[in-house]
Formats: sequence, C-alpha cells, structure tokens
Amino acid sequence: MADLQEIYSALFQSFGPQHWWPGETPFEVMIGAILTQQTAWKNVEIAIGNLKEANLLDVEPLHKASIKRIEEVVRPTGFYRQKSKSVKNFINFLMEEYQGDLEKMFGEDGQELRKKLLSVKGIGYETADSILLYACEKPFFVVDAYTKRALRRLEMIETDSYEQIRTFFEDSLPRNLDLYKEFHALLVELGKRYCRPKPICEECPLNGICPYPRKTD
DNA sequence: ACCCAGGTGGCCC
DNA sequence: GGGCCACATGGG
Repeated sequence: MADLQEIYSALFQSFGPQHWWPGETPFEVMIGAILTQQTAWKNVEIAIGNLKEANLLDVEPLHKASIKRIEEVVRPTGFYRQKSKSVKNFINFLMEEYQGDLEKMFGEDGQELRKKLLSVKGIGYETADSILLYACEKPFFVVDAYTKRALRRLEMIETDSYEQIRTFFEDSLPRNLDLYKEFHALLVELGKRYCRPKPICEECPLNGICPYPRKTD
C-alpha cells in the first residue's frame, strides 16, 4: 500500500508549492477559515473583499459591528446567518480570552488552544485545525472532505472519523509545520482537479499509486 | 435542472 | 460514538 510520503512527493512534484493559506494576515486567515466552510474559496474572496472595503477586517471593528452588518458582507459565502454568528462567537472568544490580543493567543499551548477553539460555536475540527496550523503556527494536520475522499480511494483508511484520520497523518509524518501546510494544500488541489465526487483518474498524478481507477466507491 | 463547494450544530439513537 | 438534517450563495 502507498505511504503518505510517497503521495506527498507525487503531489508536490506535479503541482509544486501552493503558497497556503491565501490570506495576508493571521486574522484574515482565521476569518477565512470560518467563511470557507462548505463553500468555494471564490465566494470567500468576495466576502473578504467586502470586509476590507468596510474596514471591518480586524478584531476591534468586528467586535463593534452588528450581526446584521456582518450578515450583509459575508452573504456571498452562503450559510451567512450561521457564519455571521460564528464570526461573532469567535471575536467574543478572542476578546474574553485574550482581550483581543492575538499575540496572547499565539503564545498558548497548542492542545489547550485547540480545546478552547472547539468550544466556540461555529468552529469544528477542520476550522479549528486550519486556524491552529495556518494562523497560529501550531502543528495540527487539517483534514477535509477532499482528504477523506482521496485516502478512501487510496484504500489507506477505513474510518471516516476526523480525529482518527488526523492522528494517522500526525503519527505517519515528521511533526513539521511547513510539511503539514503544504500537504493539506496539495490534497485540496488534488481534490479540486481529479479526486472529485465524479473522479477524473486518467491524468491524476496519483495514477499508478491509487487503485481507484480500477474500482468504484 | 441539476450537482458541487477547503463544514457545523442540533437532534436522535 | 455515529447517522441524518438544515443551513444558502454562486459557479459549472
């Protein structure tokens, strides 16, 4: 069976560095992580643009902004009523826990911070780990739908459990921030291009490694 | 007219 | 712990 290093090498050789996360500041990364839930990144770009336009893309202004105002600017990302609440919940968390000072947040122990993030309504495993990895520089592997689908088709997992798949990556790879960042980004690129619900296996860089072309889900 | 997108919380068992 | 459902806009 294929191993993760082999898959990483094949993806990196084919796609090259992905320069993730696509955000200018850690705060933008964190808000983007919430807004991109079950949503194409293109829509998130519009919402981020709206937030910048409205000078809302920072802790203080978002803390003062009403839910209604936030709903208006994040509408293009879909689920906008839920997401505006999630953003508010997250900002309230930052204020209460760190007085809005992100440096205090970054200074916290990773495991402890993860528990706290997961207690915020609207932040689940993937969003928490995206924030931890790409904004806080804490080594947690991000698992998403593309990751699960790819590993399923590679026959490297049986489970669908987020935590089991995350620990599978973390136990199999060197604990390296840049590796985690790049690998997750490459898996998303794989998912977008080839490992789709309706797969496009012919030109997939994992062709020859992945048994899926000969099989079905 | 479908199907899909870098999920999550509530409810139920 | 897992299965099912609502949540919503925008693009192929």
